[in-house]
Amino acid sequence: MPELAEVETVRRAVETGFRGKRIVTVICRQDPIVFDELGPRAFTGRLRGQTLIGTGRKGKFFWLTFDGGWSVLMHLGMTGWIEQGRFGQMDLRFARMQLEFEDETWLAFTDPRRLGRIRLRTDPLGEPPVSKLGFDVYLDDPGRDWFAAEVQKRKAPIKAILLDQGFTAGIGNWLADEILFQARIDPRRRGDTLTRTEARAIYRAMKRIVNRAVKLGADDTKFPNTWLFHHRWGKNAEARTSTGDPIEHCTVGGRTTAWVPTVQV
DNA sequence: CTCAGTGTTCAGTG
DNA sequence: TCACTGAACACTGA
Repeated sequence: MPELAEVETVRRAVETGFRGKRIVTVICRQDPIVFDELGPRAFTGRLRGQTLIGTGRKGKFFWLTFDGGWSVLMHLGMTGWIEQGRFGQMDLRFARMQLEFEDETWLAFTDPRRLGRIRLRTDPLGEPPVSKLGFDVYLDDPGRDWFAAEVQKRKAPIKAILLDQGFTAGIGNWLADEILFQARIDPRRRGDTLTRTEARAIYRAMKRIVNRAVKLGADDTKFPNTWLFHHRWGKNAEARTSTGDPIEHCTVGGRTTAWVPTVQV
């Protein structure tokens, strides 16, 4: 479930597990979609022998920076993930790229559905696509009043606004639903119908939920039982929250949306 | 066999 | 030009 908190957790795992290590082998699947027009060969040539000196993230993008000046920029799409292990123990079925390090450990980008992307950049934060992202609520604090004013300028449903990566980078489908549930706002409400108080409540819920999810290492089994998260999946008509309120499903902003009519107005 | 799905992009519309 | 919507992309697993 790679949204902001999951991606941050993956980035940290790579940072602690691989920083300072040198790549000995780069293995890339021939795949012009996951890679770009440069193709996998560009990666192999530029990364072999390089040492990982740092990592970064904004929204759902994260990157690994090497001492030769190149960064590998990744987006996990819907089903992408990072796996790590030691030589001799790997299931390669969905691996698109594997980096093998001199201490006989490896790191792999896996993605069954191929909606993930891997790119090479020299300045990942300053170049598209990352430069086009809006604020990241874990890294930036533009302020609740600025947030409220921006929301009130827009006519789209508030859920679609939260999913707009050019506005709130890193918010995905489950986070958007959780934020609106906890802020008690109907996901279909247009931005320009929200009061300043309501918009501020959304901002507060967004910060609280993202901070908590990151602190828990995005381990959803540790999310509080009061969160909608645990009860929202499967679109079944019997679904209820921890307080017994019925959960409805509809489509907002082109995405399946779970919400609670007795709580959200 | 059919279809939903935690992602982004882009063509089309008003 | 801007804001917004919905289809396309691609594939697995229920």
